[in-house]
Amino acid sequence: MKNIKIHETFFKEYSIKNTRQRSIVLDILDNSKEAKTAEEIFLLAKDIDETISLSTIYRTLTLFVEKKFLIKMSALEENLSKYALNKADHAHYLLCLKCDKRIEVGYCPLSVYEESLKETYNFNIVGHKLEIFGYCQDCQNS
Amino acid sequence: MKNIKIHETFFKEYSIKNTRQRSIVLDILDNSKEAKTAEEIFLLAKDIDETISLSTIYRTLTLFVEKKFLIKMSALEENLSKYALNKADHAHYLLCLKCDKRIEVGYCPLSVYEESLKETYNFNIVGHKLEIFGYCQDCQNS
DNA sequence: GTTAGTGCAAAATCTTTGCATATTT
DNA sequence: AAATATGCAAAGATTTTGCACTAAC
Repeated sequence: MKNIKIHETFFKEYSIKNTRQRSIVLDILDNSKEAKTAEEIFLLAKDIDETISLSTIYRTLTLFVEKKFLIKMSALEENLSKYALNKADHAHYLLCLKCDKRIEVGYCPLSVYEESLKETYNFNIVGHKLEIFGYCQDCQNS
Repeated sequence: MKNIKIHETFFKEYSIKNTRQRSIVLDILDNSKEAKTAEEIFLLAKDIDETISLSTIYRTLTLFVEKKFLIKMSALEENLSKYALNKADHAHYLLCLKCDKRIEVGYCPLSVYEESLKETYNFNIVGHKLEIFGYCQDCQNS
């Protein structure tokens, strides 16, 4: 069993127990450039701790998604879910057309979409810009 | 068995055989405001033709996705795929940073994402703008 | 008439759950 | 010590496939 970084403070912030398995999964996600499937995460986790089980991976991923720091998305072509950390440096905004309020949305749903665009169009994607407009809660009521 | 609209010309355009089952599925999708799961489409299809099978639904959806006029996406919270027609009025572009070429991308991956934003932020979404930049095939080679 | 599509049932794949044991607080 | 998480194996759900039959071109 390899040593892994302990994410004690991080887990405390989200009021979840700090277990070895959760640290392993968080570590893997944190070191992933691309979104990963549960199976991929499981295989990487086994390199660190041979005894980890797939159900723990699923339970951990579900927990992280509930806590909203992990994003679950679909791999467009296959019937698989992929997971990626909701990194702070990748925010989008909801823009209210009435009061001009900006609401930050933590996560970005485009990673997997970009992968598929790369393949389909042979386009080397550097970045994207996403703006979503509509009416905020307050302005809907007035 | 109800009468359904026949999409002969449409299917001819995409070089696929015009079958009753495919017309039913296309009709259902065309009349759907929201993306639908295979199961939902199956149940609606059974109202029109009691004998239609779930495997035909899956095979038809897979075909339509291959032909690129149907978009497959994930229902973020559940482990399900949803399908929605790639309507012409909803294109995005890949913008080349070197030669300023614009490449139209037919489909839009944001429908399901928007649904989830509506719920999370109680934000009434009217529209969005998505721009993707990078380098086109030609400019990568030079 | 030939080629391709369909329905059914069975298989494959992905995900969740029950329960006894182990770990965390 | 109490509460929660884990591993295993079994179950559940969704999707795919083989094959005989049927429909489309």
